Amino acid sequence: MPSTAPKAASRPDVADLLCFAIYSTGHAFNRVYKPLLDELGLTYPQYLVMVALWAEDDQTVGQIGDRLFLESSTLTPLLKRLETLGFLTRSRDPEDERQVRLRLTDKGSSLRKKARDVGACIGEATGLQMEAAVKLRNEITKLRGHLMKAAK
Amino acid sequence: MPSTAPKAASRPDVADLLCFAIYSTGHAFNRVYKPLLDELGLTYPQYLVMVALWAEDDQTVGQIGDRLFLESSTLTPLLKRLETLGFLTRSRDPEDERQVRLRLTDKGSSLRKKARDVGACIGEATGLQMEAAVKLRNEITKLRGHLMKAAK
DNA sequence: TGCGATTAGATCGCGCACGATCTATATTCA
DNA sequence: TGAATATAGATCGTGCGCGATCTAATCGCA
Repeated sequence: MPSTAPKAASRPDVADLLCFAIYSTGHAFNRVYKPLLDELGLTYPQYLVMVALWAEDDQTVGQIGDRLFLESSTLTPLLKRLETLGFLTRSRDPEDERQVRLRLTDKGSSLRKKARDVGACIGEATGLQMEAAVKLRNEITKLRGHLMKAAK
Repeated sequence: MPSTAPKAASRPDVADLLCFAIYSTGHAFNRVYKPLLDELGLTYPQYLVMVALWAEDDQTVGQIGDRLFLESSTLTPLLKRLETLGFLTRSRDPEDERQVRLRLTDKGSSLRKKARDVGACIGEATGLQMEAAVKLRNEITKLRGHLMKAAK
């Protein structure tokens, strides 16, 4: 059975698809974030990496990848850009030379303060109360779980 | 106020963010779609354009852009690829030479039959009943409306 | 101990996605 | 009518995002 229902007997359009709602809302989030993150000199994926490191410093590339569901082929160049920007350092773990450890620089840590209002601005832009936002987030996260199980 | 709530007094992580739920679920959808669309020779954005044209043939680049919320800088190369693949034709409208009209070829039209089960497979992968999927889609679409208003 | 298998990142090619800018056509209205 | 303006796409540069592949380090186990 289809994931969404067309309004009438006509052919389904993109607007009927749940996947398109997700897809286009992701872009919409990006457009709201852009001017805010431009102030910080970050792109949205870079911002996510910084949030992950602000939550817990000194993680490996693999750990960040697990949290953000991204491959090393995506992360490596992104992390090099963050390193060039001076927000973090990348260095091989002496205990296991295969791993690369990511550590915030002072500049990277202090950026957190400047990023304070970003979350607030985004929260406002959603037009949702905190409770509704949490509820929606949980439903979408559950959906993601199903999809990831389906994709093996 | 923040759009999401951290579980405790610790620093918020990416998993707490509504935007990240959307972002990562979009990727998860893509991973489920990939093997199905590979059969058709389409990428996911290309598939969306085809869905839009199956719903209504002979649209302009601008109309497709309005429906998918994409810029011409994204669509022009994508549409050229669909043209090269033989699924549609691009031609200037004689009534208004600024516009480019997109028309399905026979190959493009008949692809619709082959794409029939894709929707069903995706529906299953969501783990949602039709009703729940529609409800969630509507909530996310509403969220997109708020975000787009905020991004002016 | 040493060799095959596994793991962690890095590299490469391709296709989005967008902002900035350019060209060509169409519209407006002085 | 003709010059200023507006509109529709196209082009270009940058940064994801991923599959496929590569390299180097570690592990497993005979």
